Amino acid sequence: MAGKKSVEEKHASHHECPPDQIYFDPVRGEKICLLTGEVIEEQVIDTGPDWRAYNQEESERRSRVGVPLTYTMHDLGVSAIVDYKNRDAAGRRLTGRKRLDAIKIRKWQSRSKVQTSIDRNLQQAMQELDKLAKQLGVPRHVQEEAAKIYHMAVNKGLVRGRSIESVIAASLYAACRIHKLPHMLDEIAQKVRGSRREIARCYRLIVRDLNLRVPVIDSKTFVARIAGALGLPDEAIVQASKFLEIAKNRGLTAGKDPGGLAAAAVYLAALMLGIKKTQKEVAKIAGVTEVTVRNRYKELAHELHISIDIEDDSSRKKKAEA
DNA sequence: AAGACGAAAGTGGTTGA
DNA sequence: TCAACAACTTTCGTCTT
Repeated sequence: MAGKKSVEEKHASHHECPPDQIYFDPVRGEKICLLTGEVIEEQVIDTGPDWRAYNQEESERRSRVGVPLTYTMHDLGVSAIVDYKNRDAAGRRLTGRKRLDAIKIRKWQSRSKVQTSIDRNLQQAMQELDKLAKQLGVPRHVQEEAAKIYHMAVNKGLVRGRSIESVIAASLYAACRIHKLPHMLDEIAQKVRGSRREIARCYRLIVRDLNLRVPVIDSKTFVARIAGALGLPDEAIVQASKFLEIAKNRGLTAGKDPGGLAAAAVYLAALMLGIKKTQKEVAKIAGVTEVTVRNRYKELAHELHISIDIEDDSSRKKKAEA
């Protein structure tokens, strides 16, 4: 169990630090003495080796530790780098006390950097993940999965050079895929600053480099969602799923956008149940275009010989009219 | 007037040299 | 890194209801 990273023993009886020499790092939640660089008070749990113990207790603790959302700048507190010239902003030489201060700050700076760059990253990432997961209404266990994926990515150094947000978004997307949640990449991309392209790139990278086994998303996953949004009866869901099952067995679905397939199946199912939904309507919900729905629908109808039914229907009408 | 249909050109991503 | 390629989108004209 990841206990509180115990403040080193020597600090247990640390000297009293003048209040104006205490620096509070809002990201890490630590109070640091500027004179010595020592951590005076630490409120951050250890996110190190035991991080993967995803039990109730830990997740609660982690969420309690959450830093206010306003602190979204990951480099808050260290972005001002103290260089080694011992000169102030105006270029004057620093003297006496100030020079000492600069040395102390530098010391703390370098120390904190090596010790906490990963922690810091994770802290912010988890925040980001929390926000995103809430927006999408992703269940807890999937969020945990995403966290796990992100951690692996960090450990493999995949985050370097990429934005945390993009990698988090990609992790969450991967987690959704693994748990068969019908969240589409575009949907996630909308909630995030990074471009869809960037997130997709991160996603591929993560899947490849972490050897994640992400099952090919089953178009049936989208059926219930689309049908629900259209207010169709359960019957339509059952019917559409059947269509997709057959289509899959005949190898019609390979390489096709599952969203488009699902949309076409739902459209077709609705049609057969005598419910008229426009292609445009279905397409919009599925996140594809009318044309794609049309193409998939045509293929489905043709290959499943449903065309016969529909042709019969329409030809009957024609005959009746004639 | 609106939906369905299809052709043709354009777009973004994957793959393989 | 570049070109070929497949899937999808956009756009637009035509037909049907």
